[in-house]
Amino acid sequence: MPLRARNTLGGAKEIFKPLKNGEVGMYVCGPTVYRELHVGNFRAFVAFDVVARYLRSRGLRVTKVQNFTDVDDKMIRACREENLSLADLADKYIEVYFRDADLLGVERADVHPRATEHLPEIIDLCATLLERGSAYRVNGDLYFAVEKFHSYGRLSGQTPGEREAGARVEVDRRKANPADFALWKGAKPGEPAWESPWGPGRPGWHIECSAMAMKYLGTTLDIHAGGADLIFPHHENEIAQSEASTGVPFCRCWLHNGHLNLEGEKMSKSLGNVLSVDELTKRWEPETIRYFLVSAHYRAPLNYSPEALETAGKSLERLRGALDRLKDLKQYAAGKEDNPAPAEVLDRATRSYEAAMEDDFNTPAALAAMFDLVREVNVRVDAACSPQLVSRAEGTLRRMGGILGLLGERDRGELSAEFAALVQMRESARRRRDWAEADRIRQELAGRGIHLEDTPGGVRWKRG
RNA sequence: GGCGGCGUGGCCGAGAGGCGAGGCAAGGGACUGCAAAUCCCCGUACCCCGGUUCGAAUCCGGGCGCCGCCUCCA
Repeated sequence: MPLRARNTLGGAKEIFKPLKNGEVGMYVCGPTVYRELHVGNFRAFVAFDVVARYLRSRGLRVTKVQNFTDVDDKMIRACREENLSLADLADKYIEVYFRDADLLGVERADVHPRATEHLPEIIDLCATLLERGSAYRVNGDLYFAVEKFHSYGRLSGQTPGEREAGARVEVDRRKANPADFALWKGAKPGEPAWESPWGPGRPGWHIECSAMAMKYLGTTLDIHAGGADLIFPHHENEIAQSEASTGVPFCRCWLHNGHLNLEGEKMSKSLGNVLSVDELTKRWEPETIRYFLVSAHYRAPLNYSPEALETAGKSLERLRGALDRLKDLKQYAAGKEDNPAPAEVLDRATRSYEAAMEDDFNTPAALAAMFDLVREVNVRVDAACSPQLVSRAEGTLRRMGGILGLLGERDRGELSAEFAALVQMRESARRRRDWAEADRIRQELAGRGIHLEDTPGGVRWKRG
């Protein structure tokens, strides 16, 4: 079955086929590292982490690049406020980024390039644009001439002429056209600067992504992803710069995620309505947060609320419960006969999971497939099936969870000898019908984080 | 003003012309010493108004409401 993805460029769901057979070059717009990120930022990183994991699970070799923007106005301002050098500030918040990314199970990209480490590439790109007449100089600044790029606006539907009507920004008089944007900004006193053929300065915002993406992934990317707020002007400008310099399509498939809202409004640093991963993990498990993030389709808006996180935690527990049960079942399954029905259930669940993911990475539908499997597992939990089948079920559930970055951590582990002995004591108490003693032991274990469930198939336990 | 998106049962959230995804909650039942878990049953939902169609939540037209982008932004 073909994988289909909604391409922002054109707006249609298209069959996804990488340029080179079996290999995918993927670029994700990373954060500006001038402060701690918020969960809204991480929605994007989690969403595209799922995309990369899924692509890999289909056997594609994915090269994922995610940058760190480590020089811009906000960085410079934050340096002054924190009294840190640009590099130290970046180091500090890159570390914070990785701390949170690790908590949420966002895998490392293959390359995490930094803008300040790619000045030669950026300057080269600027020079090419200048040579080709796509850019012009104004004193120490370099601007991209939008009217020279005929398909400008194809991604966002924003064309330079249309924008003027409602322009709220004061037009920089030095630009030839109000829609032109800076490729290079001449140094101002006290600002970090690098040497260039046009004098000291620093790169404009958009140019770094073009330069780094093309350096690591070639002139045509398979996937370029980021938040919906980046469509215009950032990604529009990236296309213009890159294609004006190479003459070939910059990217075949553009993926954009919807925003995380707080009380109906986009969570954003400038609005100040942000929640950090750090704050959230004081109240919820990281995996619960991740579950919440993948419980809606990546392109749809998603509203944060404590209730939503609460629900996510319970739903995740249901998934985990089934997995634990399967593990217990392995002990009882030895020597049992195979039953064809459950095998079919596994195949059916796998098929609907795949179908969901192939349809534009539909994670909520994929979760539904997992819950369908979970119900079947729970129904059959004490029925006859072979150990092989039980293992297969466990593997299937784990694989499904793994692609979403779920069901990984919090392995229940083994019951310590001490606890196992207590469980045995309670079992004999129950056989004596000494309920008081049985309940006492159960309470004691609960106090120490071990919860028991009496079932027809025997005692089960879980941590919690 | 321009561009884009959204409006589904108590809540969340898929679907996109024809047997009412899935999760959470509520109710009923089974199981059970208790607890927990689990299972079964239980909902005639698609913002409004027109239209197309044998049939529309899904397509078309017109409204209303909300959000995003057009300025830094995942």
